[in-house]
Amino acid sequence: MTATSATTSPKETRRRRKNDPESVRADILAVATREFSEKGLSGARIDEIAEKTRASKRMIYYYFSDKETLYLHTLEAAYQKVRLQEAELDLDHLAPLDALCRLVRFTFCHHAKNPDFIRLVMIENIHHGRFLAQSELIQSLNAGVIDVLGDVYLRGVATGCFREGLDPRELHWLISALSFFNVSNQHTFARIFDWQQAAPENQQKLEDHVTDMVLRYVRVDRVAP
Amino acid sequence: MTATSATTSPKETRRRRKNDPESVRADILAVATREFSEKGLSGARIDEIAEKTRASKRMIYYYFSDKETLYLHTLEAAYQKVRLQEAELDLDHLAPLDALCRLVRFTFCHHAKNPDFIRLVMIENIHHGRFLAQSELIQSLNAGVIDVLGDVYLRGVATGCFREGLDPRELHWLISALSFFNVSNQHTFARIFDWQQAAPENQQKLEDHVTDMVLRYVRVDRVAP
DNA sequence: TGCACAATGTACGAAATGGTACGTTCAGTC
DNA sequence: GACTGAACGTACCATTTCGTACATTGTGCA
Repeated sequence: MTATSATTSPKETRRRRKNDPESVRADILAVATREFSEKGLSGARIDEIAEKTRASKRMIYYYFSDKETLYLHTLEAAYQKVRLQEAELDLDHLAPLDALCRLVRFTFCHHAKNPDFIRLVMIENIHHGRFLAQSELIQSLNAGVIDVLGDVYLRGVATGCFREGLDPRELHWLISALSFFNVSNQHTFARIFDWQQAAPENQQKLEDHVTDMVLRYVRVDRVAP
Repeated sequence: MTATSATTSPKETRRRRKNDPESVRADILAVATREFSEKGLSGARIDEIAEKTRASKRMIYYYFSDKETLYLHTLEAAYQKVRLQEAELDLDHLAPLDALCRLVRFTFCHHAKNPDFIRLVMIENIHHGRFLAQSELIQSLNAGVIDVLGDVYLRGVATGCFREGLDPRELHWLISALSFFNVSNQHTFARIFDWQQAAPENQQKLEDHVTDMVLRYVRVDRVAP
């Protein structure tokens, strides 16, 4: 991602340019991501983003028109990054049960490791998803997610280890809910119930429980004796 | 809650006062709840709250010192309201399985019917729960919630319908997660997956699935044939 | 009835904040 | 090397926004 640091790229070494628009843009976006995810759309300050950038406030408006557009780009970049990581997951060669298990654990861990993304989605929901609605990019990015899960599920039904009649979209909803909540509500939950939810051992426990829960929900009912 | 409407109370009818601090306070708090839950702490405007109140901005500062204190009171009032409704739930006379079922459905529906509360909790999490941490009131309010669930669970284990080894706190976490996510992420989820999640029939489906999921998680494993 | 204090209205101040005008420098092209 | 447009810096403006000073009215009580 930081390819414009003028070290190996022939194009870059030749040019030796002082102006580096790509990197300036990326830098602004990175700072904006931190600021927006930390303080929200209304809480984040353009001046503060400008300060933390190696560019100036002028540059923010030069590349991103206004605050809301910058926020939208931040949101899009975040979704893009997530879906890119998801794409690396290769479930086709795994048995359905293992595949589902892996998908759940991946989602759980991924969310836990990317609180910035989670917070941005929370913030976007506070805004009723009105920016997400403007972005065709995000809509298209997410199209495939359900298909992957749906494929695993259908294979599982075919092999007889998953019960029939479930909707992949609802299944994805369940997995998302548990993984998302783990990050989104960590602060209030931990404080109210005086529980070190973020501690590694508790995170491990939760990951196991979540995986267990999804599997128990999907697996075929075992016949009573 | 709206006891100061000067209709039946003898004290009120006698006095016929023009100054009505209690009701002004309550009015401010009600408006503030709407504004904060809609726009967040930084997004909400004191001037706008003042406009929508039948009192003036001066009164807001008179009763609530500053913006953050007003927000804190809003949060406390919201939690209080919720816990009050929860307290009405009487699970002791129900069989463990029925009790758990009812608890899950209640939580799910309650959250769905109180998006303002959910949004406030989301916002509070964006702020890392730092206001909730200041409030001894909220801490104390939530103490009993786990106990109720824990009681049902233990009864279920005793009767042999629930499996052993589960932590009531983690069980509560699961129920909360699913019920909370249903409201908190409705906008982004519905838009991304082009799903009318808020539609009554889908809400009913989700409620059933969530209940089903929790029960499947808690019930004893049925023996294989 | 008048006093003390709570409750309320009006107007204003100071700082923060989104956004812009205007000028300057850089880099590729003829 | 002059020209052009992209890339960038500085200073500034208009508005918003939290909060307050000050004056006024209502209310219970001696």
